[in-house]
Amino acid sequence: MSDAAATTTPRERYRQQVRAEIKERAREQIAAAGTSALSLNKIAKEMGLSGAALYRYFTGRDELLSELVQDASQSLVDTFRAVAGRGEGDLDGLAQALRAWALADPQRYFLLYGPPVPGYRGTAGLTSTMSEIMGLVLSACDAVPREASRAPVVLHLDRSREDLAPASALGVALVFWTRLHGVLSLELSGHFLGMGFDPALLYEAELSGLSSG
Amino acid sequence: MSDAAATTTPRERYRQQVRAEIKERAREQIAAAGTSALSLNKIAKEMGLSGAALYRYFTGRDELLSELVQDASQSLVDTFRAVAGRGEGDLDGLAQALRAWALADPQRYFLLYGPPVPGYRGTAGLTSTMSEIMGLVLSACDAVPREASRAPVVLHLDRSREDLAPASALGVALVFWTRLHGVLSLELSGHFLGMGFDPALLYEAELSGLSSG
DNA sequence: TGTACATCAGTGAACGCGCGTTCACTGATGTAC
DNA sequence: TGTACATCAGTGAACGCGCGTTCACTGATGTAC
Repeated sequence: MSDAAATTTPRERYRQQVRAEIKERAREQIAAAGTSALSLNKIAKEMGLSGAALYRYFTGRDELLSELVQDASQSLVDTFRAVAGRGEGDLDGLAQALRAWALADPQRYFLLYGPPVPGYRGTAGLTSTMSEIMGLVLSACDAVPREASRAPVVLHLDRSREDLAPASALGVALVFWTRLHGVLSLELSGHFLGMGFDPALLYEAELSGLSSG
Repeated sequence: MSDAAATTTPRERYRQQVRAEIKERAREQIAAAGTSALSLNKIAKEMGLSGAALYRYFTGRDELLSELVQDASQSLVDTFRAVAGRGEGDLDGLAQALRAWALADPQRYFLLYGPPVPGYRGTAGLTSTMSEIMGLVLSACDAVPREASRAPVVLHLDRSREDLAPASALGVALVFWTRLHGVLSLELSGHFLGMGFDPALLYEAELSGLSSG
């Protein structure tokens, strides 16, 4: 029962607990039937509360959804950081972590990398957390032997972007992203079902093709 | 005004026209705000009809949605066939056609290759049209020089599937599919916005890497 | 330790809305003689 | 060509439901003296 922060009043602690449970139920609903299945009233009913009670914790459905998106990206960045902290922050390590993270909750993955969420406006220009994720991938790309990689460095990135990272690393990062997303998103959507092969092997193959050939 | 079939009674013609208009409006709604925005009552209102009138044409929302999905896959297979008929049915030709088709109506693309549609049950085991699309890609893959291609043939496909196509061609087809989908779906979802590069170039690069690199 | 007050979680009813779907019915269009 | 009947598109009202959200209120918990 080791307390987190001594400054935290019990009421505040309770408040955070309830907020957390609401988000947890919301995650479950989305995981089960997609973003459009997220219903404040259903969450309230599950928790034995009236629907109105939730407005003590969130200004509305939009804020709840926003937080879920933010939590998702935070979760991924935490995962990546943990991997990097273990000294496995190369492309292979990140890729394996990404796949495990995605499989653990497919809808959470689509929250970040899927088609735009119906009513939701994505803070326009997207969060710093998202670019931090990209940053971790980018630094892993630096380690990749440039010429050995067959990733198209050809990309003609805008000059304005060239200060952010060497164009070659950016190219590798993009290909890392798109190829893995290609396999992962189709797998998560169930489009490989009944095709008689193991998506993990395809994922591996794409991954090894990135740095070696 | 050249009539299609002489056997068609005027009433039947009218019926087909209205059915077509309903589907057209449905497509517009989905294109504008995603599958969950599809509303029979809104369509009826747009057409100056009562909501109940639509049940003369479709048994319900599900049937309408099913037809839209089927139409989408038919549209893609038609596009691919047209390309093949022009003698451009190689991987490059198909890829360009696919991208154009997807950009013309992103939601239609996601209807086929996106995350599963909320309420919709996909005829389980999916349509012959979908596998016909795969078939066209597969035959294009036969033309790819096997050893020159760096696509992972390694895939260890189930033995049971090896009668359908040579394992090498199947491997190439899979990689064709997943890589292009990776770029395309992220582009269509707007995840490249503000990143300062042209998705078309990335698409091209991935494509050329398929058969040559 | 006890009392007076403020804070705040949660209630329950209501609002307005839109949804898919049904049903009995009207009225126009087509068909048979 | 004209009349009798069947077909079928479309209406309008209703059903039941669930949604997000607001509002005035109750009752328990915390704080100040």
